[in-house]
Amino acid sequence: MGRRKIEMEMVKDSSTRQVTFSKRRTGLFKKANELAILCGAQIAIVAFSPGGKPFSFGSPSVHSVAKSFLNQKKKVSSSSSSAAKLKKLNNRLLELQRQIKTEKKKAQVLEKAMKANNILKSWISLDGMSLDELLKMKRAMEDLREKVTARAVEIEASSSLLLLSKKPVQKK
Amino acid sequence: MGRRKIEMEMVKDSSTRQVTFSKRRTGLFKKANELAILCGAQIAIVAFSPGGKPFSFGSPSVHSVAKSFLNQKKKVSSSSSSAAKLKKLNNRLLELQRQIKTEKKKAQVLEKAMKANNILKSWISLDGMSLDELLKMKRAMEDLREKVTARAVEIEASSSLLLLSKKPVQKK
DNA sequence: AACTATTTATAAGA
DNA sequence: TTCTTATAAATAGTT
Repeated sequence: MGRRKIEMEMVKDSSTRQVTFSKRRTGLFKKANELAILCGAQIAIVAFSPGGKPFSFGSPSVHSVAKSFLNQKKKVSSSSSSAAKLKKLNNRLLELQRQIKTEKKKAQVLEKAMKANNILKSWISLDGMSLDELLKMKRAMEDLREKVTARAVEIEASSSLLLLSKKPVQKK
Repeated sequence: MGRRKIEMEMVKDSSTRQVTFSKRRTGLFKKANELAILCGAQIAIVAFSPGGKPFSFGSPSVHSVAKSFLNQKKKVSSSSSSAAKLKKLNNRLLELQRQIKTEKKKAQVLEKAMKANNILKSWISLDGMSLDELLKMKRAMEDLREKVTARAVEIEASSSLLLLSKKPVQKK
């Protein structure tokens, strides 16, 4: 669908292949999204790039679709009980987070976010992050947590950032 | 892509919706097949029609791709058993609840800081964080990033931004 | 990351 | 459902 028709065979040039994968993956996910919206269908896609990096699309989520699919295939799942518990616990976790959020709203916005330079930098460029990068980030944040715990100033900074995330940008 | 452009919303007429699903599912699977061939990629798709019927595409197979995906997930998850993970998560949640109660009673400034810290902890220190949870976190943080970015101007106004200005904010 | 010349996908219609 | 066709959309090669 471009300047030329291409043969249906593996693109030889590695670099071109990567570009093709990237473009077509985007197109595929877009098509999947449209199908989900237009038809109210549940769709999940998992794809590994030629380099082995995982990409996924899910509507409403890969997990939920996979679950439906597995239920279709076999009625009995040894992990369904565990899965249910996990879901329940996860819901509770989210609920707790909401509680914390609510509590936070009572607090005044602190104006010292700028000191959280490291936090900002790591939070500001999260697009297109791979799982490996997520893991790195997790470790980085664990380190960060220790520092935040140890230092009041940084705690304030993170607090401010978190508040920032909860308050819509205000127009003046 | 036909006689007329259509709105991106659920097709109202049930019959038309079924036809659309059928046509677009064919197209989606074809695209997936091309992507797999052109780029040597592994791809799996599972889709449920509006009527709830399951369709799948896999290259080389849904099963093999799912396996790869779960292996990725395994890397991300802790190596402990499901039961152990559940216990750990549960303990974590109970602990969070206790912390929330405690924090509520503390002085205002300390309270603010500690609650922010709790949120951080809940995000980053769950040993058995699942892939879904990581992805949720990623989304949450992407959202956060947008908001933080949106207030970049305000932040810039502050002298404390000197640190940030040393390195330009990454776009992606 | 953009830009187009082409190829493909597909919405309606039969 | 299947085929046809006018048009919208995707994308291969290019810059």
